[in-house]
Amino acid sequence: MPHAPDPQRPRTKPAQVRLEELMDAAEALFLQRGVEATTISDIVQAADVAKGTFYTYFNSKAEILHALAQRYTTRFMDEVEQAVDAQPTDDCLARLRSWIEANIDVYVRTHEVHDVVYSQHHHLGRGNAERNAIQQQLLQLLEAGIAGGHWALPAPAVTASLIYSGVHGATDDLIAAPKDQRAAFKQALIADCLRLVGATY
Amino acid sequence: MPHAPDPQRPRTKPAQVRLEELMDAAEALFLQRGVEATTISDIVQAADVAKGTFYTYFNSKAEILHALAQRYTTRFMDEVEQAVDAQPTDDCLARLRSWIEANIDVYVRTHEVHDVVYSQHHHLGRGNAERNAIQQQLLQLLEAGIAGGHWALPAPAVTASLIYSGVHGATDDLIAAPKDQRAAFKQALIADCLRLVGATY
Amino acid sequence: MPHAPDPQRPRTKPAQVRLEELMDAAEALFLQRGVEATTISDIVQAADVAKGTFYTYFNSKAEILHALAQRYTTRFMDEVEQAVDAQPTDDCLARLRSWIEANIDVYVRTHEVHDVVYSQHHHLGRGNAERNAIQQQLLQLLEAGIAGGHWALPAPAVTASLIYSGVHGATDDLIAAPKDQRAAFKQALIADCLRLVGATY
Amino acid sequence: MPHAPDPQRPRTKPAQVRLEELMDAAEALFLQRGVEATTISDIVQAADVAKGTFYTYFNSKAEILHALAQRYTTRFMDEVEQAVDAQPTDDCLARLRSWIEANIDVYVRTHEVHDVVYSQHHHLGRGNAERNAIQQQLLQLLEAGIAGGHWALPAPAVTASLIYSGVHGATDDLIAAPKDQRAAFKQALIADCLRLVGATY
DNA sequence: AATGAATGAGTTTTCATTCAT
DNA sequence: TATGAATGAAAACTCATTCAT
Repeated sequence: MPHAPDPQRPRTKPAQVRLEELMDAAEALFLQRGVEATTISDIVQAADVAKGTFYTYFNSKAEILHALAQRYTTRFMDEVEQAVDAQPTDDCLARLRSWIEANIDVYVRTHEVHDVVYSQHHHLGRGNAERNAIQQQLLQLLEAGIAGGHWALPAPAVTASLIYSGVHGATDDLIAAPKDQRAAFKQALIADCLRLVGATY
Repeated sequence: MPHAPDPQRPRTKPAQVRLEELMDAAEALFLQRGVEATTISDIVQAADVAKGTFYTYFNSKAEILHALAQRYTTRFMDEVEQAVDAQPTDDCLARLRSWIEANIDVYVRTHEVHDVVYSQHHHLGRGNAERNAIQQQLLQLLEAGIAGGHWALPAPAVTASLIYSGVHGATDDLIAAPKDQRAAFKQALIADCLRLVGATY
Repeated sequence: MPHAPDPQRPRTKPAQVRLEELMDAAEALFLQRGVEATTISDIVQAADVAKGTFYTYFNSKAEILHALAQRYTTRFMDEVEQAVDAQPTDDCLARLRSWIEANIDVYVRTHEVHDVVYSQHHHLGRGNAERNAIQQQLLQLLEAGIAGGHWALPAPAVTASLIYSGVHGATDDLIAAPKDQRAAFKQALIADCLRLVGATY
Repeated sequence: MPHAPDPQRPRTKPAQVRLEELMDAAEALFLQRGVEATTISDIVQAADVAKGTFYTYFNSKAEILHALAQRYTTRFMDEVEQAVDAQPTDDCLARLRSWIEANIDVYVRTHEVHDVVYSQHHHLGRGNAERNAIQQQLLQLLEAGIAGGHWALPAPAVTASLIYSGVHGATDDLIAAPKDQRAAFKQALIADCLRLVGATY
């Protein structure tokens, strides 16, 4: 039978705060040493709570990982959306370019976290919510361009899929490239995408 | 509880056969229940050998997974290469088209295995051998077309990266699409890629 | 994940009511899923009180189980006593028969609860209070019959023990018997007991 | 990942021996400190094997307990059967008396083990195999006596149930009785049972 | 080359109990 | 009285790996 806990200060915090602290601690550890290698014990120690407290908020490591994935995607989309919305509503080309550029930039900056939080997805991308949501953003931009007569696309959904996957995959290569070649790589990537869309510029 | 040993002896087989049997058993189990959830015990049971025998052929689960990945990529590349080589050496466009089409087809047919054997790559694509090798095939096709004057590309390596990732990612969407729309999806995908290259056809 | 607290206040109830609600909730859960498998959390949730409230009324799970056992036995004995007292004070045979019959009937009706509340007694019967008290009831009936010259018994305490255990054990078999044979089983059981006592009837 | 085990002697033993050693160790500990209080760690330590070895033979504490219960019953029945078979085949009364006496004696000697191995049965006796098998022994003796004209019983199965439960329950009281009264208690118990059967002696 | 009983460190998970509010 | 977030000791169970046969 459990014994008396230590007579420390009141350790209660608002649930939202505790949740964030646990998630931050977990993300940092997953990043440092990998998901597999990180134990619940590591997480609670880093978050300075008791073992059981973890289970008040999450039922397993998989669950906190899922929460991190959702958080990652939400933040990712918000950033991209902001970049797009910084462009004039009617400048379809600029908006598309911003979407591509933001995808590259944010992904370059956050890819480690991305890898971690999506490492456990057995079906690497197929049908996951992140992908769908961001691809949807892109599809709307493509369709706006078509509606506005800026370009024509026989199958915009296919093109959106191609660009989304292509940009992210190519960005993986960009990240692996020598530092001094990255800017050129990025510009070439953007140019290829715009050429694909047939945007006149 | 341990069971009575059956007196089935001798159980020796050629090393190559045993190796294949172990790999086949492992691949099937990884496919069914996932890599994580599959234990060495499961594998040896399915392959009908003793625990220790596994370690005669592989040093760890990671090692057999790596062997499976290599086998997958070799088979994948062979198939694509065959499709490309079925086209005339000088018909760059037909060869490129064949490369794209074979990538889609083979990937559709084998994507489950692909997911499994590459599920453990924390850096989902960055720098892995499969990707590099297949992308290299494509890059050579693109460069052949440039050399032959069939198209011009400012940064062929970037375009190869974009097409490779784009095709595979879009194929994930193709797989998720309703059956009756797949043919159209595939044609649109090929057309987009060729347009990107600026191939006149 | 913790939920928002509902602003339902005040939740105070008379102590006796809370106590009963907790005991009823616990008994129902113990019955459904077993004592071991039922947690304090389950109980307080079913009783719609907070964790801490449980400890205002009981010091442990063992304590509430003990309270349930006492409640069970009190109710059991009261019912048997009522049945016996419905017979004329001087009709020893009728009183004995009523005791046996009531023991069977009440036990058939309540055996699930009996199993639950006495499941933790490592010494299944030896020396527990329930048994002693009910056996004492029987012993008094047997001795009254001896005193009244209705039957003779060389060792009434042994006979009381034999009848008590025999009736309860045999009733377990009665419960397991097909429904349509239960009435006959019960009559045969009563007849055997009366024959054992040597009651002329 | 697990590390190299210590380079101790070969610790392999015939499965049957290991099984018995584990069961003996478990039974001793269950007896000493109770089932609940005994951990798998305790058992393997007492049996001088590694944690994992336990799980080679049993899947849980419940499973070893079940094995112990079976072993107990087998041994119990064997002893009773031997005692009965020591009597002439045609002396029904002596055989019945031997059955009763052996039940009392063996139970007195082994009741602690009995309590332990059957402590977890939620339905204390109803339908469990031990009870059924031993009761069946008794029923056959009763029916042999009827067939041989030694006694008459309106419902032998009910009487068998009553005697079985009665003897075991009363023996619990016998055990609780002062030492110097046990012999008399036992004789009275046997006499009561024989009287119940109507055996002339 | 093949066997399979044995290993044991390591991880997850549970849940009775407390106490500041 | 009542609350419920936090506690943390304790236990079950896993499974990759070894090695004498």
